Amino acid sequence: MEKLVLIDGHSILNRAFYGMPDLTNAEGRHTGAVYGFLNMLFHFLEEEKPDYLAVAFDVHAPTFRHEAYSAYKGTRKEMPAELREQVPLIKEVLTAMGVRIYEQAGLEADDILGTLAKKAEAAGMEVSLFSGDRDLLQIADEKIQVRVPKTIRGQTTIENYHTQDVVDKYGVTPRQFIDVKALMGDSSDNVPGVPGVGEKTATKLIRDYGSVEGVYSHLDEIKKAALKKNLTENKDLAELSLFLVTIKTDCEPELDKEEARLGNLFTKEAFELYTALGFRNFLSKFDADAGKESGEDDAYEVVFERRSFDALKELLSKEEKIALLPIFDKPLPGEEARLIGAAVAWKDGARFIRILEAEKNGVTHEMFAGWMTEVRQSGQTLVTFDVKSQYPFWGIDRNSEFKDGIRLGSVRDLLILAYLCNPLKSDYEPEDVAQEYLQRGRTGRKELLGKSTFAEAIVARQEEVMQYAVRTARDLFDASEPVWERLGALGMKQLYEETELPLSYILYDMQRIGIRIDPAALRTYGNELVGRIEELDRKIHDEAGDPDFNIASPKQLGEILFGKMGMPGGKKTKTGYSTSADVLEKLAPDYPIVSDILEYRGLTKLKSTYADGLTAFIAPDLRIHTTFNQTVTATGRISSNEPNLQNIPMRTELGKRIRKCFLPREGFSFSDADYSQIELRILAHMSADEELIDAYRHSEDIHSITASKVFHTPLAEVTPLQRRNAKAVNFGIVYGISSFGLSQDLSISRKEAADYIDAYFATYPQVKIFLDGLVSGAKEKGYTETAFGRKRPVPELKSGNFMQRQFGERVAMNAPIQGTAADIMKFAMIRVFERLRREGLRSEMILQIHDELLIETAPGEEEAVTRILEEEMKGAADLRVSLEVDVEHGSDWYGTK
DNA sequence: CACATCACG
DNA sequence: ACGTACGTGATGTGC
Repeated sequence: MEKLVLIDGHSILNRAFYGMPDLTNAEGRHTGAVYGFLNMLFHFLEEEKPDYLAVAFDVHAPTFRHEAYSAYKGTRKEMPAELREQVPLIKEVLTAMGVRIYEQAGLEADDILGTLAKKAEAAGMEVSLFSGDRDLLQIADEKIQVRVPKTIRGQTTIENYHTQDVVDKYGVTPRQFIDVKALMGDSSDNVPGVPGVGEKTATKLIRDYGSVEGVYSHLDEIKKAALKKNLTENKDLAELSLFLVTIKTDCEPELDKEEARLGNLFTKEAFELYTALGFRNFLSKFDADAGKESGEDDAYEVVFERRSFDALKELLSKEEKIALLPIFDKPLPGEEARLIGAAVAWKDGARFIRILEAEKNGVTHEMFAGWMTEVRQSGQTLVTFDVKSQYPFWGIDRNSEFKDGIRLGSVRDLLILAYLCNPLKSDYEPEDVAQEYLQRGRTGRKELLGKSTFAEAIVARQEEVMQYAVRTARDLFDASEPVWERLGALGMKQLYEETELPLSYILYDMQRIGIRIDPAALRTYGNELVGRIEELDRKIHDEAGDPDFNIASPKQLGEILFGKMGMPGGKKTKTGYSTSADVLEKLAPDYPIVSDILEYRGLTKLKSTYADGLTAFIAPDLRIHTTFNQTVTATGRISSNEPNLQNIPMRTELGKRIRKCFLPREGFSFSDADYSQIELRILAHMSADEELIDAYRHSEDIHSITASKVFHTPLAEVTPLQRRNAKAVNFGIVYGISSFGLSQDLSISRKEAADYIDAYFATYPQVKIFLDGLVSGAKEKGYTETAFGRKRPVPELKSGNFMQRQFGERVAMNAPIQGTAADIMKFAMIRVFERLRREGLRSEMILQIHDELLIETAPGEEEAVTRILEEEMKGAADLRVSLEVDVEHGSDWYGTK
């Protein structure tokens, strides 16, 4: 039997919209709903394997039920702009895929679907109808299955209805489903129904009398007087409702079998649209050559031997630009990465170089490193991806080569370049870059490898791996110009060449050196925690009168505290009670158990994340080698992971003791330098507010002087509370001030918070003008900018959602300040690194924590290092206020504070 | 795999 | 009327 799949276009798009994060493509166009729609469509087709496919839309769809609110608001919500703009888009995509779209003025999609379904059934077909709208259930029967997708916590399940399923679930037949709805009404759909009749009553009436008509012909049998009165007085409403909810099945549209026949969806037109929309995940569904440009050439030769490698080097020495993609295996902790091979592409050729250390005539690491040195020193442009991961194979001798500064040659790292051009993306794989800048849909490394490694794949599927590598090197070569141009258009070439590229080497170097850990001290510390944790564990269960519940489960804990023990503090999160620290702290004075829970939380955090967590990262050299990420944050900061060494405890004494386990190598010491209030100083500089600049010129303590000015109190008489409030306002300003946020932070009313903010702006009027300018500038240009030209797009400012826009405004205020601080710290790192080399010191920079640098200082170099840190960090930028740096020394990290 | 929580700047 | 401070990463729970 032939099968037809029908889709309720608006309703499925609506489901997709609310089920997906708000995706945007490179140009900021909203695509989430379209992406989700296609995802569901492919899923449906996979399951159904139909012969025909048609999608129906309403011609006018001015409003939509907002699913999250309709349940209790019962009102129609405007369709959000982000969704509305995707309606024409999905039609365009479906058309490009050759899908038959039905829409007709004066006809609702429901009626089109009903008509097509019934006509198809009459023609002997089987029908599956997908809609998020249960009204369609009325047309379900033996041959027509109505399918309603539901998304619960990201998991999509589909409820399926034939006749019996409707009866089982709703207690009435599909035909009667209309009658029930007519009696009960549907406020979200403007169906009035009969007042006083809800689902229960309506279902019972229809079960008893078969239909609305049946109910009215048996009115005399109805016992309840009120119900009878309602029914009698509202017969017209019931009839109107019945008319409104009845789906027409005898309209004009005919199923055009030729146009609706399911053909190849993955056309060239569709490929181009998918590409423009950034739907990379779907591109693998297209034929391999659907996206290929004419003239693209995947041909390559393989270099196995030294002689052919030498010949290749000779050949390439004449090229101005070459692209290189080394293939290597990720090292185990503390182990060197192993180079397997490298793909190289240039303007009219490509090779795969196989590195075979063990072969007598094989190409070795050393030969490769030698070649890299030649390339770097030749002035040739080297295009590559993720240069930081490649430095182990470059054979750099930093102490001699970088004596006069970091010299890496003309390297274009497309990872860093793509990040600078748009720092908001979560992925910067080479195939993403090929996609965005070349419109080439590629299979990525992850799909190629699955769970295997390059070392395994090169043996099992050598041809495939080499093909991938060469193709990727080709993409990098081809993408380098468009990417470089884009960077130039954004004015960030200098930032790349003078800051990000040299910094990538420093970060590699810091990772390589790592930081020493005392494993025994860490273990002892962990054991001390365990004693107290077990004690608290018993005490808490005792106090709660429940020996079994899991304190670490917010769900169970909430039930105990707010349910069983009846503490005040209603729901706060979408999943239940909030048990976060700020909620518990308010309860602690009244309930001793809460203080214990807070202490327990603190201790288990220290144990699992730090005492145990860090232990797992100790390499064989007894050091921890974190990874510094240069292409993660939206603002230009660096981040650290595996493990994160930028969030080692500092604020509480017990937590801070972890720092006693971080040691300098034997005979060395630590020097720790941090910028004093760099972000506020940047605010003073960028706003050019005379009062704020003046405050910095005359006082060490910016919070006190701000309190003095804001509260009109002589500096000497500023109270600790006044200082604390001023400090909070200072922070708030940097975060993109809001009276609500400040009121939360200080536990004061919004009014009071707003008064503080007003007083602050009255004191520093230029700051207000500056921040307003940041927002309006970002609205106009679509991005914010640091003092050194680093850009951050702020697409939220264009959102139709008030909250999103508000967020965009705060981001527009914060990003230039946080980002400028990040820029300055990067300049400082380069200056400090180069100065250490120039002076031939043995001391090494090993950690960066946003406004702090940790140096492992060689014996006898303490004074030199202090001088270098102070001079190079202060001198990293020339601002309207001075940059101040505090340097401390210690025999462990704890001791430097 | 999403969420809540909490560590840092 | 809405419901927020900015930027990260790691952990344990629970579906």
